[in-house]
Amino acid sequence: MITIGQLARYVGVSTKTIRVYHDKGLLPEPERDASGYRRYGANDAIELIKIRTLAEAGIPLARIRDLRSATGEDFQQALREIDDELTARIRGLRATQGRLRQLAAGHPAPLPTQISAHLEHLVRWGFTPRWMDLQRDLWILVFATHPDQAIILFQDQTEALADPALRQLFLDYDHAHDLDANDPRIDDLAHRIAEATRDRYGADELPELDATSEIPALIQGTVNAASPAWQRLDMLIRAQLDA
Amino acid sequence: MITIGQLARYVGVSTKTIRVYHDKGLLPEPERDASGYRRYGANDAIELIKIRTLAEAGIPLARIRDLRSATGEDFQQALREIDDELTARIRGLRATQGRLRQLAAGHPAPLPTQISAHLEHLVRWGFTPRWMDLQRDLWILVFATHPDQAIILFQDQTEALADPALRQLFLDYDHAHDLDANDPRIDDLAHRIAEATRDRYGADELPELDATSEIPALIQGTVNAASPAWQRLDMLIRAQLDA
DNA sequence: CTTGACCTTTCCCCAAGGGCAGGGCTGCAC
DNA sequence: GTGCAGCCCTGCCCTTGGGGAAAGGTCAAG
Repeated sequence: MITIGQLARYVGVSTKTIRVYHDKGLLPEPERDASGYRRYGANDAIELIKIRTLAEAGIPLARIRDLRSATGEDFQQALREIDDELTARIRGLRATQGRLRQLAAGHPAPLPTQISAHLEHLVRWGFTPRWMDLQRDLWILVFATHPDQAIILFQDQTEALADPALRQLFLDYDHAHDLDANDPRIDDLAHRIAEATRDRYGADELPELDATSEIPALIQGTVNAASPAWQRLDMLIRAQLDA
Repeated sequence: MITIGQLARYVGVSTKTIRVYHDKGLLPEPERDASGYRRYGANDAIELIKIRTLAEAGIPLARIRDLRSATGEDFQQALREIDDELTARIRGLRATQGRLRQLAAGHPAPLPTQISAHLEHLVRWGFTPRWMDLQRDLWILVFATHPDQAIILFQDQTEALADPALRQLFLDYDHAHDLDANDPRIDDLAHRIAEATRDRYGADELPELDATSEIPALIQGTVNAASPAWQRLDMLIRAQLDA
C-alpha cells in the first residue's frame, strides 16, 4: 500500500489537496499503518482521479461530494449540466480573448457596442476627435444614469445624423469651436439650428433636455467651457427656442 | 456625475467590486460630493471596463494594478503572454470536457493512458474482468511506488504479451483460477511457466521480483487469496525457479 | 414626514488550498 | 548506533476576489 506522497505524485496533486479532500468528505480516510501514516490502495487512486476530473471542470468540492452519493440517473444529468456549463465557459473565454486583443490593438476600451458603433460613424462623417470624446462621455453618462430613456434618445440622435442636412448642422457646431465668439457665422448657425430643432420636435417638447434633466446640462457646461464660441452659440440657441 | 451604483450597473459589476478596486489601487478614488458620496465621470467608466476586461481574463488584481503603470511596450508584451495563457486555458478546459465525457460514458476513471491502453488490449485478447482488475491495481501501485522502473517493467510485460505463446500462458494462468487446487493441469502449467520465465530472463534475474520488491508480492498475496488453485500454482512456480 | 432606495464604513465569511511550526518515523550512510 | 534527509502527522494562519450584514447618513417621492 502506498503513502499519501506517492499517491499525490501519481495523480499529480499535492498532499495537502488529498488531506483537504479527506476533511471535506470527498475521499474516505484510508486505514493507518502502525505509525499513524495513511495507507492507500489502487482504488483510492482511481477515486482520486475521478474527483480531480470533476474538480478541474471547476465544480465546487461540496457539489462533488454530493455527486458521489447520487444515483446513476442524477449523476448523468449533473454531468450533462456541467458539460454545458463548460461549453459556455469556453465560449466566454474566447470572447474575453477577443476583447483583450481589441485592447491590445489600441482601441482604448470595449464600450457597449451601440456607443462604439456610433463613434465610428462620427469618424467617417468627418467629426473632430474633440467632438467624439464629448459624444463618448455624454452617452456613457446618459446610459449610466437613465438606461431606459437613453436608448430612445440614442435612436433619435442616430436618425438625426442619418439626415445629411441635420448632420451638416452638427458638423458646423463641431467646427464652430474654433471661431471667434463674435463671428457673425455663429448667429447664422444658431438661427439654423433653432429652426431645425423646431421642425423636428415641434415648438415645445425637446426630448433631450426634458428627459435626462441635468446630465446634458452638465455636459453642455463642460462643452461651453471649452470654447467661447460654443458658449455664445448655446446661449443664442436657447434664446431663440425660448422665444 | 454618476454614483457608484450607476457606474456598477452600467459596467455590470457590483458596487463592492468597485470599492475593492479602489482599496487595491486599481481604480483611483474619485472626488466625493457634499455628502461624502463618490462621484464618477465617463473616464472612470472607461477605466473600469478596461480593468474588467483584464480581470475576466483571470489576471490577478495585483498584476492588473502593476500593468496599469507599465509602459506601452511592456504592456503589449504582457498582453501577448496573457493571450497565450488564455489559449492554453481554453485547450485545458476542452481536454477536461473530454475526460468528463469519458466519465459519463461509463469508463470508470481516466487512468494514465499507458495503463488504460494495456487494459483494453487485455479485453481484446480474452482475459477475464477479474484479471483486468488485478492488472489495473498492480500497475497503478507499481507506477505510484516506482515511477522509473515501472516503465521498464511495463514495456517488458507488453512485449511478453505480444508473443502469442507467452500470452497463452498468461491466459492459462487467468483461467486456472477456477480449477480445483489439485488438478494436474496446474502442475503442467507451473512447469511451462517456469520454463518460459527461465528462457526469457535467464536463470537468476527476474526483473519484476527484484526491482519493485514488496509490491508484486503484495499483489500476489491478494491474488492467491482469491483462489486455492492460484495459490498452489504460485507455490509450484517458485519451487521450480528456486531449484 | 415617512418610506424605500441609495450611499458610507467596518467587520466577518467563503472556497481551495499554500505554507509554516513543532513533532514523530524511517531508511540509508557512516 | 548515530546522524541526517526525507517522509509523515496535526494545527494554525494566510491568500484572492469578492459577498453579505450591521449600523448609520442621504435623497427623492408620496
